[in-house]
Amino acid sequence: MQERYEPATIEAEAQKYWEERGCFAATEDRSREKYYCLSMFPYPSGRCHMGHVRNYTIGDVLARFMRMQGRNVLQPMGWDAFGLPAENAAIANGMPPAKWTDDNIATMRRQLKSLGLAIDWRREIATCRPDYYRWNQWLFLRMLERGIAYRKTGVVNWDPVDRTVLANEQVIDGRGWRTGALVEKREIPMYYLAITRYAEPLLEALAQLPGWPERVRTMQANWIGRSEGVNVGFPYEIGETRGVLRVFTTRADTLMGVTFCAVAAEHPLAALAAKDDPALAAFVAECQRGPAIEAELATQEKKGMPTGFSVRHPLSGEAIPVWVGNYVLMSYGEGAVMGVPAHDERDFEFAKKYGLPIRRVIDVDGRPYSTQAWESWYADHGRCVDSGRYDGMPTAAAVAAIAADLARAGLGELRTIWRLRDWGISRQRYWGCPIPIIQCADCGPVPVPDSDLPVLLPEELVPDGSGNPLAKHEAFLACRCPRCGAPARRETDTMDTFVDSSWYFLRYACNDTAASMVDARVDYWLPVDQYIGGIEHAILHLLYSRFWTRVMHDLGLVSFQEPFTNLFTQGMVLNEVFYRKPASGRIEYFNPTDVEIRIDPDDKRRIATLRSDGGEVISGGVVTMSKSKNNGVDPQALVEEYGADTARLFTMFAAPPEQTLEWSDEGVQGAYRFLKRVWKAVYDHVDAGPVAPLERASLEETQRAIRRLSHHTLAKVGDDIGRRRTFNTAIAAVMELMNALGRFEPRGAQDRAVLHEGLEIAVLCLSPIVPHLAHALWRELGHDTAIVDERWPAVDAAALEQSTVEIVVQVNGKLRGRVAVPSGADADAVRAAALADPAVRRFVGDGAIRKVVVVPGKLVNVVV
RNA sequence: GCCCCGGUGGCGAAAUCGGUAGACGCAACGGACUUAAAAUCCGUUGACCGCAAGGUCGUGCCGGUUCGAGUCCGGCCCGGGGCACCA
Repeated sequence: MQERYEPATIEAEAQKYWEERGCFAATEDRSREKYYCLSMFPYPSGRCHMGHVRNYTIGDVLARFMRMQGRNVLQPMGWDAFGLPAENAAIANGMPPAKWTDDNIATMRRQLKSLGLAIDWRREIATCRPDYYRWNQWLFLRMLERGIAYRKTGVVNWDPVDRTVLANEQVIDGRGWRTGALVEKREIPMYYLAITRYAEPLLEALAQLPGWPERVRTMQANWIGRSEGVNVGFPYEIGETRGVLRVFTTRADTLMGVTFCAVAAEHPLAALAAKDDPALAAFVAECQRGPAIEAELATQEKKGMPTGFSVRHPLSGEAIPVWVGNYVLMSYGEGAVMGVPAHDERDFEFAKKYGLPIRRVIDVDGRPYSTQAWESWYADHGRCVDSGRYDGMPTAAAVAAIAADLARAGLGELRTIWRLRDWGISRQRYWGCPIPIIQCADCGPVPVPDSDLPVLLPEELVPDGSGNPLAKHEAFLACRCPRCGAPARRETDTMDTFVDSSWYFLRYACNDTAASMVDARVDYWLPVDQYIGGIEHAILHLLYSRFWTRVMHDLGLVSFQEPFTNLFTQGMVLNEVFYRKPASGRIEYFNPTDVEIRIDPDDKRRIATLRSDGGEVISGGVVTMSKSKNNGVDPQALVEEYGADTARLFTMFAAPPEQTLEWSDEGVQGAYRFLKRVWKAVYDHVDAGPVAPLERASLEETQRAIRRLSHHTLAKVGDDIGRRRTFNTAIAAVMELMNALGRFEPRGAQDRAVLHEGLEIAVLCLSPIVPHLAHALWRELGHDTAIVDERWPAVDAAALEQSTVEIVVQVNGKLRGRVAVPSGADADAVRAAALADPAVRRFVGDGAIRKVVVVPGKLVNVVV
């Protein structure tokens, strides 16, 4: 056996072994229990980053572990290959997005392969290939037939200089990223998918997903946002026009406290009022220019302006002024709200600002109410006061009574509304899946017939930033109307890339079929047994995938409704970000590897300087690794210097996988050192010659102690990987075992036998995490078989047995002593032993013992 | 602003069901080996008091429940993720 640990050699050998034997080729086998282990596929951005390493190592550890449990494991990989960065790269270097994407896929495939992942590469897919995206188009047409896909207008960011639609990411402080022009909002026709039709089942089914993290289910439930409330009508007569202003409220019990109504800038009443009021028209225009992003909308200053119109209170008949408010969302509810300043914080703020009356109508436990300043309990539930016949009613009763009265007057009814909005999938971009529609002057938008699919995306175009190049590409545009045969134009919008990622996990099961979107193999492999990906996908991607799967289920294409049985959300990988901001011009970011940190001896201040010029740079804190912040760490350098096993071990050990991982260069060294120690331990053991069979029945106590620890570690690692998914503690346990084996100096044959067993257990435990090292060491330990085909060993329960256990003794909850008692001793014996302990007696003193709490096998607490 | 998550030594973290706070690792310091360095190995390391035995304090802050709270409850502060066209 080679004395030195040389990762480059053993990793190449192990990977060659797996590759030549097709170890990870997965085939359908009804006689075996399948395990579909899926990591979110990467966007081929150029090179792998540490987030990928973390994601795919977690998946690989589970895939390899489940394989050792005897499961028929499928672990596939593919590319989320359409998207904006490819177009940005094209603008920057004049290369077609297809070429850039293909190059990136080749690079990243090579990088992923160097990590030694147990992937069935025969099943690889890329969403930019026609044999994949044609099925996006095909299913879109099925949705169109059923009205699940439909056309309506939507709002986009418009750069007036480049005459192009911008993504939210391309809007910086309200200006276009390239031109700096003030971005405008524009209404254009788009295609939507009616995910709201599935709001209820998507919400209800969350309860049937026990394998999902609670926090993700909570986030999705909040996102879908079911609200039970009352739709209230405020009738009005404005000039000749008679109508009813409709608002939705979950707090109909506060209806008697309404002192104003507010409508969104896009609301018809706002438009009507603005017609004859230039100041209001200007305000409406200002609101419409304002931010399109909810986060910005919610943090902007709340502003309003009166329309001059009044509506009638549906119960009291009182005149209620109508305002336009920049905080009212047209997309939620009715695009109008009733203002109850006394019991809604936002309305309170608005009323204070504009001098509107505040009328208190809810009493909470008789607490004194003041209109001076808002208190959070003002919004609590209570009983109606100053509300006429509703006085004294608690919330539920008041809501029911008011809803009934409104219904009688024809001005309201109980209603359920959802926060969830339909999914707009049209993108005015080139590098995406073409929407299979033809625009005919006479027939309007006409679906492309199935026989003409796929609508191929031309791959040689180079966008220049001035809009979608498809719109200037005659060969793509020119076509005939499938309905009337007249010359027509092809739709140039492409689909949101979330469409691509909403069903890719199905295609892995049958990526070789050209005849259909999916086939029967899907029902063997799916649903995914374990899905692993970043927490940043907790809502959108996962909800869209759940929706898409349900649509496919309802079309009879798949037999299941939920695609992912178990979900694991890994934390983000963070790193410090360094930058300089020149007096004029764009912020420049510097990679942390180019920055040196030292501590100023005088004021203990951290000083960061750029290695290249010695000048100071500013630290922007610790944030997600990203290209735009230039704070990524290149895993390839790590693999080249230390090997894939060190990279894998470090990312699994440095933090629990669900939490954020803060990058540090130190610690990689530690991981490497540990692997060298494991290698050395096996080397020393093998070097000492052959090993006699273990004689379990006649071992000495020191030998039994080693066996106890070995099997305890085996049990713990199995539990940590298989149930808890805490790979960091599994590794720590193996480290402890290795430390103990290292201290153990074998003197006789049985010492060596016990050590041999311990080393085998350590190598088996590590094999899902550092498979190359384990592959090599397993052979050195005398096996002809490959460790990748080994089963996870059973724990020897007899080895775990212990004659005595240590019991901790507390006095008044403070640790005061320890006593050893026979394992299995009853409570009275433990209590007696604890009270007899000298240290305990000293602390108990002469005081009377009030109580003794005995926790069997653990602890005694004496209360005096 | 809203929704979700987190905060424990110099640092990453552990404590799985309310029961020994700091396992494991990094860094630092001391020592061994070496002509020297690297590598490796051994030891020390939460704070404070004490010669020591030992004691007191300590899990972001304030309060509560409990024999016992890092863990449960209420209120706050700070950090991260998401907010629908980044993926």
